[in-house]
Amino acid sequence: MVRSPCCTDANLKKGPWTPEEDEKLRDYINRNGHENWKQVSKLAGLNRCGKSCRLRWTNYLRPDIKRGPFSEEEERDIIKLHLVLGNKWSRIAAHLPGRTDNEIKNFWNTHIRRKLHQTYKTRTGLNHPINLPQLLAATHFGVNLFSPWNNILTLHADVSQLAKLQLLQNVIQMMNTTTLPSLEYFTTLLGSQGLTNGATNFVTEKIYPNIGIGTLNASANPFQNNDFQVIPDSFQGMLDHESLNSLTSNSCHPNVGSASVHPESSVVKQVESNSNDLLNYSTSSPASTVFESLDNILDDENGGSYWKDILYQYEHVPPLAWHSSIV
DNA sequence: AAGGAGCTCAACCGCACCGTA
DNA sequence: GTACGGTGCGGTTGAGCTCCT
Repeated sequence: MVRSPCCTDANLKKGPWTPEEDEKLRDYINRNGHENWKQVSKLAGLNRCGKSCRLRWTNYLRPDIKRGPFSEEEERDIIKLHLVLGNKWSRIAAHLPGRTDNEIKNFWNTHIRRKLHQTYKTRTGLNHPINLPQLLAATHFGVNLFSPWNNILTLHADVSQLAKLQLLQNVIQMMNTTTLPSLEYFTTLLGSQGLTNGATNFVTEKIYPNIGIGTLNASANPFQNNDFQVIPDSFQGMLDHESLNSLTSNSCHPNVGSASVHPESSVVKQVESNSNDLLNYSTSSPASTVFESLDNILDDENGGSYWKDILYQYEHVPPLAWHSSIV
């Protein structure tokens, strides 16, 4: 279905809001609320589209917005939440009272991302682009989840912790997304990681048929964001032995090959259930609760065995060696 | 002091989802 | 079942600001 754009009227004003417009909008909403943004715009006497009014209110005029720089505690919370939720800014914002999704997104892109890259560069001397999980491994996960900027010299100390979080995040992302990556995208990406001969066949015959059953029934695309180009790792637990062997035999990726769990197995169901639990926590709880639940999941007897199977290879591959084989 | 480069962040765009007629 | 409007969300843009040479 093709949707018409919401604001087609060329006469509607765009661009920065004036103090007078702010006052009109604030007054109207304080008196009447905002059930219908189109009506708000009209009845408040604003020559703006409803969408613009909603954005101005939620990101700027709302009385409970906390302005000013982010505290160190907020920064740590954002980093931790981003590891679990990915670029789900509105859900991250739900854990930070007074902060908007837009504000957090900007803060991440301007401050945190650059800080991570700078730290990585200082440690490794490398200056080329790197994907985020590797960046985190090289900068703060080698240390302590709750002190990201301290003691960065202990680089390899907690790689398994990173791997756990990364894998969990991939599962969550798969379950949250509904857009299937294009075949071309998939093939190119696999090719870039060493899958040259037979990459297309592998994708069409093995991966696509596996999307749509078991854990991946929502369709999977954790890979649109270039930060998360770890396809084999993300899928290995979801593939049967035959598919996994096919991937292993065609790939130079060192982390592929030791773990194999059928998508319909009880272990995968357990992981699915655990991930749903985490999602539920994520939508309504403070950051501390989210991370407490994450710890519980990773320590869980049943789900834990799944992670242990898959984590074995992470724990035996130093992050920088892994990095150099992909980039 | 000037001006170019880099950075910030408010605002926009386009897509997806959901409820309703 | 389908079309459509409203809303929410993530990604992107660009004006204005700051810093650097």
